[in-house]
Amino acid sequence: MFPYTSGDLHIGHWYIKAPSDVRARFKRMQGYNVLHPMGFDAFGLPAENAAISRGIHPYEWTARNIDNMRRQLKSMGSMYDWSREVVTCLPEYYRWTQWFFIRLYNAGLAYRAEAAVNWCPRCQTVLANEQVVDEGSCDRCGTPVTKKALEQWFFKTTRYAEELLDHGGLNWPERMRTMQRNWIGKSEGAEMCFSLEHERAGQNEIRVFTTRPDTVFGVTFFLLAPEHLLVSHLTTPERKAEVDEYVAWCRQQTEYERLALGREKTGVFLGSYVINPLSGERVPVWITDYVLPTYGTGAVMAVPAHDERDYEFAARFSLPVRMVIAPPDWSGEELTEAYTGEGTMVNSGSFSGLTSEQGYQAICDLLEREGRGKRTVIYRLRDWLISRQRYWGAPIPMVHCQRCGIVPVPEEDLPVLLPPDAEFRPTGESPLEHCAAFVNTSCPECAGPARRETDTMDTFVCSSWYFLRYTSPDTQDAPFDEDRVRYWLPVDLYTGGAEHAGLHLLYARFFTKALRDMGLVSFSEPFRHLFNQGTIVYGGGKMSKSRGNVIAPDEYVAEYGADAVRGYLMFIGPWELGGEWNDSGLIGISRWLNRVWSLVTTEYHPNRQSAAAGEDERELLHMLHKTIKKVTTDLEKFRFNTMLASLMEFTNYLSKLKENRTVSDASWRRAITDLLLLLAPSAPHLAEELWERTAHTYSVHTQAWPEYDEDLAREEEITIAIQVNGKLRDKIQVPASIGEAEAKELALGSERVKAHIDGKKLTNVIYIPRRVVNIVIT
RNA sequence: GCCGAAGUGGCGGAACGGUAGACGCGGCAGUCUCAAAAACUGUUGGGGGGCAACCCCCGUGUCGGUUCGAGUCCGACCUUCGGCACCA
Repeated sequence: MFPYTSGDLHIGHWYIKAPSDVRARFKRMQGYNVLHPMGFDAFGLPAENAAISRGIHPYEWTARNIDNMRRQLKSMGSMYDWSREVVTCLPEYYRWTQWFFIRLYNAGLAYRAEAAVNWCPRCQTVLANEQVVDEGSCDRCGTPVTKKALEQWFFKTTRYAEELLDHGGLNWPERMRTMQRNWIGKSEGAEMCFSLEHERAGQNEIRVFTTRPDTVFGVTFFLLAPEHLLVSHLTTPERKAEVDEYVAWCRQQTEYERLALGREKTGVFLGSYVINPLSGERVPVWITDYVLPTYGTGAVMAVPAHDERDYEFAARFSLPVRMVIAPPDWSGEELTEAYTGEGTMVNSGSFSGLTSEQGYQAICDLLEREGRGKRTVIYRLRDWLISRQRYWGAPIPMVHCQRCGIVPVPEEDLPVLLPPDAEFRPTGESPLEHCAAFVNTSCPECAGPARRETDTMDTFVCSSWYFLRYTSPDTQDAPFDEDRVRYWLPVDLYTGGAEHAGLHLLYARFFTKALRDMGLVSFSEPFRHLFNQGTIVYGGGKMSKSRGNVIAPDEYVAEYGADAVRGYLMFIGPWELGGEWNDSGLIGISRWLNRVWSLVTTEYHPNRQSAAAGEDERELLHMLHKTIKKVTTDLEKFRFNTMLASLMEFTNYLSKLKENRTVSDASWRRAITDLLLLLAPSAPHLAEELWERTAHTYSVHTQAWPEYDEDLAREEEITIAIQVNGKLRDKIQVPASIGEAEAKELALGSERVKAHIDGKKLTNVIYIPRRVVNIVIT
């Protein structure tokens, strides 16, 4: 994932980027054609906020940050292909973001509707969801955020809800799939119609969604969201004052307050009734804020006996509770809480006696037969609200014409440039609204006077397709080159934080599927293999500027070198777990790199006199191949910490060998050469320098990755543990080829073992090849 | 509340159901030095016994279980960190 242009890179960014660079280098040495690009997610609120507080233009702030970040990323020793860099705030990029918008619009996947957006009453501005922090308050001033209804642009992500649930064929962490599944929130159930006693606002019924149609005979009251369109029509005159007051009170609630658990249920009776489609019963209609206007139909059939929330509501307002699903072991006692499990239907007319599952099906069948309802599936996922009443984003390329309505800007007229001189202080309206030169235009269809759309796009739109642009950043007449997209994509390995499960990763998947359906790409999923690295923490929390616990890489690079910083970040622990930054750990890697330096740069003088020479030659070869194997398999598995540990072990071994001087000069050089190749991805600077000093030709990074010989990597002599009743009593050195009988014999012959088994009855001897002999006695 | 991940020496962490603590930091002792730093060498889980080479016991969050054998598998719980959370 490319970074947001927030300014200085801190160690947390390096933690994300350095291991992925090591992997890319490793794969390149293995002979793959590796596309390892970098770019910048450059539109968005932080730039605008920084611009406002510093009195500079967001572009200037962003460009400065990009320059600095590019410098830092280069100092890391990364192999990024900078010729492919994409910067989302440049017209050559956002031109295509706009192009996609128009394509989505033409495909019916972009639409305009009224929606409630986050609104900060103090800053007088709309906030993005990610700017609503800490229990629903404004990121900048801490004021509780409210909702405000505005005409908004949406992308129809819900059209792909079902397909987005399917991660088949993807190598993604289970956790990420679960997070996305929960986010999408599929519910199966039934829709059914409750009739009104009198026609209201042209309607004579209200639809509800329920996952439990089997409980329909237990409905004792009926709930509407306070925002439901029929509320005013169903309010009787004598109840009006109270209802109005309640609705007004709900409107004041912040979203956080409204969704908070554990608050007492609130609501008011409207004075009207609806008719249960199955029992024909007349039930009172209430409104309550726990019914959400945006989920289902905004109306709920309340079954207090079998729903915890409805039970609480009934208890609060003394409404009747009627059991209709009997628990399996029920003996007629009263409920003290809602029973939400399966059971046998009771008090349910002709359905009584059925199991809840049978009743579910039978009631759905009846509803469908009579046209009073149907089986249905709903999702928690909502359409993606992409308009932002902010300046620093890609302008939505639409024109409002009094005669023709909403008209897309013709593709050949793109990009719709963001005017550099607009006033962007927050006023509650889109800043572009006040930029006459931008707003006033002519209609592409009738050429009459028209106004441009003044909202800009959510930055997540920009980041939903950048990986496509990496394949062909020079393409002028299209967002990407089809042949090159076919060659490179989908992405083989995508790394980034897990926090994007419900955002970027879902949006990018939606985009890819939409593009596929438009015939623009031939694959359905953008990222085949996803790996989530952990988070680096410092002083008890995630590093961030606002916390003031940021570790800057630059000074460490100056003191210890980039290779040591990269190495330390990998050595902290498994990449997916993250870890605590600790200065003292860096010293270990730095010392090791220095030892490698002197090991390689000081001369080796073989001493052929030693009798052990032949033996040591063999051992060196074994150690070398064992190390190559370990480093290779660890890099495949993202185990950078143990990969480095095995390289350290190998250098420690070589240091001893160098003192003994028992191997030939040629063998020594072979070992050093391979050591440098194994080191190259992790410590690219040091490896390159030592490569040159050992009389090799430039560059170590274009060499082939060393191969290992399985036979040589295998141990010749092994240690077998001897246990008595599972307790370790002795160890024996034996050839790796030892057989079962011989191993058992050696074990039983051991003096130490004898002391433990003398005089006891031997009941069993278990042999685990190459590991253990366990002698069982009683 | 629900879902996920994790709990191992003074610290970061290793460990296909089979020798717990690889590798590194820190500590201790030594070499070098007038001295210190750096570097290098050795040592380092806890407790007990022995002049000694060594020997014994205890140890992977807690309590149970499976197994010849459990850090690893199963069940219940505790703690920490992430994510979701009145979704009918």
